[in-house]
Amino acid sequence: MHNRVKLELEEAVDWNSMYPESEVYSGIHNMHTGLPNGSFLPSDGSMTYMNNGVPGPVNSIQNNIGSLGSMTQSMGASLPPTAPSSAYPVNYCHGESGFQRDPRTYRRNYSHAKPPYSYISLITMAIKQSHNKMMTLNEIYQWIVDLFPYYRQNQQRWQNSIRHSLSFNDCFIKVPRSPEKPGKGSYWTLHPDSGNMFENGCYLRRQKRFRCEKTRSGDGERKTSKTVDEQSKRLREAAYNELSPTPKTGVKEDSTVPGIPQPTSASPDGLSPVSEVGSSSQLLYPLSHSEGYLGLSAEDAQLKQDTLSGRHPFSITQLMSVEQDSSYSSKMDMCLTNDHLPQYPNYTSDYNHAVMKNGQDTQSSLDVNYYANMYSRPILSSL
DNA sequence: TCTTGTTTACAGCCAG
DNA sequence: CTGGCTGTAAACAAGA
Repeated sequence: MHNRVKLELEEAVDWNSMYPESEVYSGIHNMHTGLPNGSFLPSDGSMTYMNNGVPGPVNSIQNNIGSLGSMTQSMGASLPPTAPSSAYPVNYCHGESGFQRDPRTYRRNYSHAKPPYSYISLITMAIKQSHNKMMTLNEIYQWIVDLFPYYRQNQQRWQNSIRHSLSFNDCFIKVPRSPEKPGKGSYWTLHPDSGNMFENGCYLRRQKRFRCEKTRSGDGERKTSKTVDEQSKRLREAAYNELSPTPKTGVKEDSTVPGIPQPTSASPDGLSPVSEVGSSSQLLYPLSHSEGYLGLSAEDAQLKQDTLSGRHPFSITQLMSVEQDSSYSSKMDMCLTNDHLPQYPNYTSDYNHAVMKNGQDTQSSLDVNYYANMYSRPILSSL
């Protein structure tokens, strides 16, 4: 997967026919949905990703997160009316979902197109959105499956790739389970210094591969357990120590590990200022393609301005910064426990399900306090 | 037995 | 053209 949209559709797509000029992204927000006009969201709630190069789930992330508050303002959009909670979760994409499509607006369902994200991107997104900024392999699987129907098929194939990516890439760190939380598989988190992998806003392909120096040997590529450098070793030990009240033998309890930035924030809650998050533009599509995305005319200067400034609604900066809002989880909790749960029949996706499910799973499977802030600060601040 | 994790190999694509 | 990144397949080991 590279700086292009890799579409794996069953049939060729005439993109031109899919996007009337009137729907070409203008950078002007749709005031009803809070999404850009160009998001081409069908009004029937069918899956939308690929229509604009941005996965529907991410649109829904946008919606979902935006509905939580802080996104709203930046989007300059009103929120859809609250729908009854029975609308959740909505299987946004499957033909068998029972959705009654409006023939006037129905164009095509891209639910099973391959998302334009590399596995590394998916893993990164999954981990970043997780409550504790780390996930087990299975949770990553589940997050992906919940979000992208495409991955409900050929699971052996892509899951192997996921495992390969986790092991192969330095940006992912395996964190052993604590003795108090036995189970299968370790947790995976992001290397504290890996935050700029998707700098310049491309979640399709990293600008530069994150590499942990000294980790490489031989062909200079492989991350091998035999050649794990001291830093990585310490990283893991430190992570373990943060996870476990009983430090690993031989590891100093208060070890200040090189490579693991220590909290420096003077914030009352100990969290780093979120503002750092927005320091770089993180888009979900490549601006490097001057001709636009998917053949669309994306030369709109305003769009670029917005995206580069982090104001673009699809900007990862936006998406992540809101998630990282310290109030986010509490808002999510609120959403889970009252009728204010944002339900948008037209836009609800499995993301809602995924996030909440994940949140619930995470909260149930992890001691939130126990794992609190594990790596989150350095990761977030480096985004 | 199944899942998880590591490693090797190779092919395709893209940027420089 | 070359090197880097990514996706895929496969073999293998270890652990639950």
